[in-house]
Amino acid sequence: MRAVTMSSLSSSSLCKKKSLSSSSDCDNSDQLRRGPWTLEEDNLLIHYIACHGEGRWNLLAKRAGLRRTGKSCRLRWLNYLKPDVKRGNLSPQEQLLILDLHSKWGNRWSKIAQHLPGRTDNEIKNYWRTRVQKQARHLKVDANSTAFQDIIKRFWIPRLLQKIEGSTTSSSSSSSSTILSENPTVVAHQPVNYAAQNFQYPIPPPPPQEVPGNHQGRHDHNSDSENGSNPCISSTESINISQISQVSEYPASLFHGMGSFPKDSYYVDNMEAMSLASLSVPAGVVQNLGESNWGGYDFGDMWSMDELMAI
DNA sequence: AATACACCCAACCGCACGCCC
DNA sequence: GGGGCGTGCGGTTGGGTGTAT
Repeated sequence: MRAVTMSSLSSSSLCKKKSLSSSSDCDNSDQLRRGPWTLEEDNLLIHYIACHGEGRWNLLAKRAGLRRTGKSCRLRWLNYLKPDVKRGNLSPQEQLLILDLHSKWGNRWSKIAQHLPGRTDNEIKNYWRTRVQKQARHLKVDANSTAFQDIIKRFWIPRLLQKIEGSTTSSSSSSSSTILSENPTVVAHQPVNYAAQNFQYPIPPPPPQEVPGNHQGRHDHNSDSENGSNPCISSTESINISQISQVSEYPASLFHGMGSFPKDSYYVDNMEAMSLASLSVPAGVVQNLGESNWGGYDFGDMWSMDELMAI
């Protein structure tokens, strides 16, 4: 748990953050504490909330004996300590939902987070900034531009769909029945004709090499194993499917991460439709993306998105 | 092995809004 | 109306850590 790591920090390090602009913060023990939370503080907060509940954060901070602002307590609780906070990498389903909802609502992180149970607005915001915006920087486009939106829709989302499909086909036979029976929110769905829904994200060619389950270069100290979840399927298990189908244009069954997948019905194999001339992408990016075929684009770069996205 | 660089994300900030007195 | 308080949101920062040189 990261809190343990943080709590191992020396108290002096707690004073190093820029936010500790007032040097007296550390000189006067009566002043409010800032910086990383210690294990003791976490325990105080958890115990107090367990006994008295949330709310009235300033009062809570005082009564719990925490020398923290109410704001800080609230943030710590909501983003880290709350029992239903989900940790670990975002699943492809969750990433897909984020991309989709962000295209609808923009930087309304809390609103987006409402549709990803267990995920906080902070986490989603961080995901967007570190993964999505990074990819935009690589392509030298503005992450909020229509050009990048196009790239997301035509490259990134299909890649996610492919990942989801991969996980569903590999897990459907063995685990779907288990998951379905275990999760009341995952109900039986009628097969959906995705083509009829004008679902036309093309699936790009497969990456040159794939190392299943090891796309992340760095060690994830919030690994899924830590909370006992399967990185492929469980992160969205608790998502209310009907809710998702209301907010997302994607078929609800995608968010099961399992179940039978009408592979060819949603996949429109239409490379002509991918004519880059139809993209509202700047010339420089178009050059990157290639003019005549998928290979024209540096898919080495694009597939490195797997690492960026940790899918 | 040492150093530099890049990345991630917890925690901060300022601001806005709603409610109550 | 307006001041105070609590809460929520989006943007930003910087320490810790992984990776490259």
